[in-house]
Amino acid sequence: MPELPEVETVRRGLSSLIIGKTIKSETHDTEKGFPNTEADVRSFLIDATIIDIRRRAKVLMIDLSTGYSLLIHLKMTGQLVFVGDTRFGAGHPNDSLVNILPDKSTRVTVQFTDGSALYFNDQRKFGWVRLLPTIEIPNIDFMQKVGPEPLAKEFTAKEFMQRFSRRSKTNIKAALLDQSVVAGVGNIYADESLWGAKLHPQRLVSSLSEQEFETLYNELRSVMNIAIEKGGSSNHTYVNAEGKKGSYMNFARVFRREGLACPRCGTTIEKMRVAGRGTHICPYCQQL
DNA sequence: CACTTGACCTGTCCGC
DNA sequence: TGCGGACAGGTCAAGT
Repeated sequence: MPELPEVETVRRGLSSLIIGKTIKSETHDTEKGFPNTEADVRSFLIDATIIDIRRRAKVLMIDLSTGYSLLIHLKMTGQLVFVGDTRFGAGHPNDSLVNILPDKSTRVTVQFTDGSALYFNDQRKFGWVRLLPTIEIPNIDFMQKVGPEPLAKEFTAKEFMQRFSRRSKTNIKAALLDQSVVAGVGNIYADESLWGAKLHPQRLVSSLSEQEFETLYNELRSVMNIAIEKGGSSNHTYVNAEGKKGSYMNFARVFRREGLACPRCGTTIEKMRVAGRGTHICPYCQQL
C-alpha cells in the first residue's frame, strides 16, 4: 500500500468514523495476520472503546480504553474499510470495490456495538494487526529503528541530509525506501520526488551535494503533502476508510507513466529496475 | 555494520 | 482460452 499519504488518509477517515465506538466482537483468519491469543482479545479488545487513532511511518495505532492499542500495517494490499450498518449497508459507499463486505480478502472483522463494522482486507496477506499495551509501543523494534516523520514541522533539510550518512554507499532510491533513514517513503513517492528534484535514482548517495539534498527534501515534502490533499494514490487495491480511491495518480508526473511524455520536457518516460523495484524516470531530466 | 537479493502471498496482465 | 512468467503502494531474513 499504502505509503505515508495513504496511511494518513486512512487515519483521518477512521478518526471521524470510529472514535468513540465500542467493540462488540472480533474475528480473524490466521495467527500470522493477528498473533494475539483469544484471552488477549477477550480482555483488552472486546468491550473496549476507541479513544484515538495515530500514525507513525506506515503503521496505524488504534488506541483503546483498556490501555491497549491495535497496531496495523497494511503492507502492499491492505485496506481498512468502515461499513456503517452491516444489516442495511447504510453508510456503505456505492463503490464496486466494496459492494460486498466481508469478502474473500477480509482477514479481520471488528464489529461495533451500534451495528457498524471495520474490515481489514488484504489480498496478498503481507499485512498484520496486533494488540499490545499502548505504553509498550515506543519500545517495539520498529519504533526504535524507524526514521523521522518527513512532514514534521521540526524536521529540517539539514537533518534530512544527515540521515542519509548511514546509507552513503547505496543509490538514492534504495536509501529513500529505507524506513530507518526517513519514515513513510515508498515506491510511488520515491519516484515522484526524485523526478521533482531531477535526480537519477541510481545516483550514489555520497555523490549528492547539499543543494541536491535540500531540493529532494523540498520535493519529497511537497509531493507527500499534495498526495494527502488528494487522498493518496490508488493504482490498484488501495482505498480509504470509506472504501474510496485516492486521486494522486491523476497528478503523478512519472510513476506508472512509462511511454508517456515528461510533463517538464516532453521526453518519453522510461521504466527500469532500481533497488529491486519498478522505477520510473525522465531520461533527460534525471541523468546519472 | 552496510548492502543486495529472495521470500512472503494472491491476482492480474501479457506473450506464446 | 489456457498456461507460464513477470510483476504489484513493503518489509524481513538471509546471504555476501
